[in-house]
Amino acid sequence: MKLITYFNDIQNDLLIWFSDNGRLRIPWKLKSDGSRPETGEILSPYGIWIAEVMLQQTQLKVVLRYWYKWMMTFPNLVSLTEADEQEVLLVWQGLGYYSRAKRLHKSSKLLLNLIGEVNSSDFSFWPVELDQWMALPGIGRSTAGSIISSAFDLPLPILDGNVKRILSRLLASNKSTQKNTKRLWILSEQLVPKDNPRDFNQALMDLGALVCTVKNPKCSFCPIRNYCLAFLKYDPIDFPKKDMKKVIPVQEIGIALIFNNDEEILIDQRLEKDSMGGMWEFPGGKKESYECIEKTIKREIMEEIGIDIKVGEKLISFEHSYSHKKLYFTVHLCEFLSGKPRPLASQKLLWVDPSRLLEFPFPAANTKIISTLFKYLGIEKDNL
DNA sequence: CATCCGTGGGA
DNA sequence: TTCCCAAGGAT
Repeated sequence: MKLITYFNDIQNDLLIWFSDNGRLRIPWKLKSDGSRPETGEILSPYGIWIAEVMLQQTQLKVVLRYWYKWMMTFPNLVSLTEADEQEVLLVWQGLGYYSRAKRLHKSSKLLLNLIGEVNSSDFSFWPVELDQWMALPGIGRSTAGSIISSAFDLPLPILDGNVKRILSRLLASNKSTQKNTKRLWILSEQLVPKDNPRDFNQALMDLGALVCTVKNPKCSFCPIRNYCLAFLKYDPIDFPKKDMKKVIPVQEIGIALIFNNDEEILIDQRLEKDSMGGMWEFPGGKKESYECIEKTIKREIMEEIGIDIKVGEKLISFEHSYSHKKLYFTVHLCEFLSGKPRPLASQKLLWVDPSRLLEFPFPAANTKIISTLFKYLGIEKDNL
């Protein structure tokens, strides 16, 4: 079967399916009055840019609430360039992959330089070239294509997880080689129509999210199943090839909530070069097999902060999984005894009143601790 | 080319 | 409960 002769049919069938079944109410794909844009009409590149970066490896449902919060805090490009990185991280807190937020912030200044402050509120002054967007940190070809096709309705291909899965199944191709990826890019490029690329790309992604799913694909509802080699001759489940799952290490972590005589608590800011760099945390570290967790906490605080503490009662223990490791946290309330705190393994240390903790960006494992601490101290906060 | 980077939804 | 993994990009 020659797929090449069916491009028009695939485009038409997918667009018809989209108008009946697609996700049509995505806020950044609507005009400011909430209505759907006409073909070729320009939408806010700012809102779309933010959304597309948030959507990297992150589900639409999760992104929605973060996007609203972001747009309330940084409603336009200029407001983002004027923000402090800590404010940006605070809005991003809980969304994960924090380098995305830092790169957005850096990119905002590059974009403003390119567009100019006076012109930045006029969408027609924003870049429309693939290379201009890909030059920004954190923007690859797929995100760039998504931004340009969404904002300007220009025919650029995308190749995110959804499209990769759909096209792999169309071709019944399950090789995860560079050459094969190149092939999928070419197919995506051949498929995207000149006249309605915004809806077409969205239709592809919606098909991937709603019908052509990783598990239990609903092929009987698929508008293009008759062009799909995997459906016709094989089992769609087998495409694309899945990565082998790897064993992830498990570690025990001891955490100290250190209070001084003013009832302030000690927090540290992670090194910029480390993961989650710039985020704040409660100090602590990995347990050695020969020691109990109280000894771990006392030792780590001496090593990383240079002070002696008294390890008191346990506040909470819980587990927290990252994609590459699984951690068991044990958190103890501690008292500052002696020494001068120094940031030996962090970029900054700070004594803060517990009621001010929410002013700092913390990764998710630490917000669990804050939430428990607030209950323990009787502090009411509903925005955790 | 393989690995790293976070989190929460959902099966 | 446990596990997979999502609108990827940088190194």
